Amino acid sequence: MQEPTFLILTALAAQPLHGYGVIQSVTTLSAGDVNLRPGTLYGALDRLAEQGMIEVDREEAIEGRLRRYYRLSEPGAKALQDQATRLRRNAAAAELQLGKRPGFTLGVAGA
Amino acid sequence: MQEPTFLILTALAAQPLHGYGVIQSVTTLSAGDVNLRPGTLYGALDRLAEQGMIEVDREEAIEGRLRRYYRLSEPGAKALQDQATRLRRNAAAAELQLGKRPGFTLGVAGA
DNA sequence: TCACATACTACGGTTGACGTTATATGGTGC
DNA sequence: GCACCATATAACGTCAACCGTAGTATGTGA
Repeated sequence: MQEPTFLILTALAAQPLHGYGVIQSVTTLSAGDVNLRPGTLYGALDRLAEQGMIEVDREEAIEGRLRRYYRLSEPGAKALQDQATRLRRNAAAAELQLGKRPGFTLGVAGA
Repeated sequence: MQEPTFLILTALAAQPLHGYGVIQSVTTLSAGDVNLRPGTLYGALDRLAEQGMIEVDREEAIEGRLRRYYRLSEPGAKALQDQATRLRRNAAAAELQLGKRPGFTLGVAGA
């Protein structure tokens, strides 16, 4: 699972959102680092729905504009939790290995 | 950066390794979850070298078999550290959002 | 009326990982 | 001597996923 997909699931974890809401939520969650494009978002949404990770919560027609709300499914919540654990483990492994590095400085002291 | 690439950089952080050594190290680091195939490994190694993330440390000819050792470069170490931080942040965000989830259980208690 | 924000759809391109197969050598078993 | 396995790298082709761009549609503000 890649970062955009992970953040889309994260955005949907707290409450159902429509596509545009997901884009805004992901921007906030990632502190502005990740700006989803429509191509990325709707492609991922279709894929995740097909995989059963998310479900259509409801559709609202507002002034001719369709708003489709998605919600995280149980399998999706499980997958997100698993992936978060995996990310944590990988981050910890990398930092541990970097600490063993010969000439390790991390921009401090001796540099 | 995807998981295989991240783990390859992690494997090379502590000490220089040759291709086969990277495969074994990544298997260990990921607790057996990630088993690199030759196609993934050498493709990634070539790409990372081209990007300046890793460098050829030395080449040893052992009984006609070439062993090419790679080492993490300074930019590679920086990128790995940055990515580890990012992974941590994303994992934390996901867990925070999951905690806000209506009907949240995480396999405990009320379930 | 023009620009902008909201909201979704559609299309094409590129990256990167994946699986498989091929190459080469040395050791082990028969 | 030959098959098989482990080590070690290379070279294919394929596919998933992300990315950018453009297009459609409506309401609001200058």
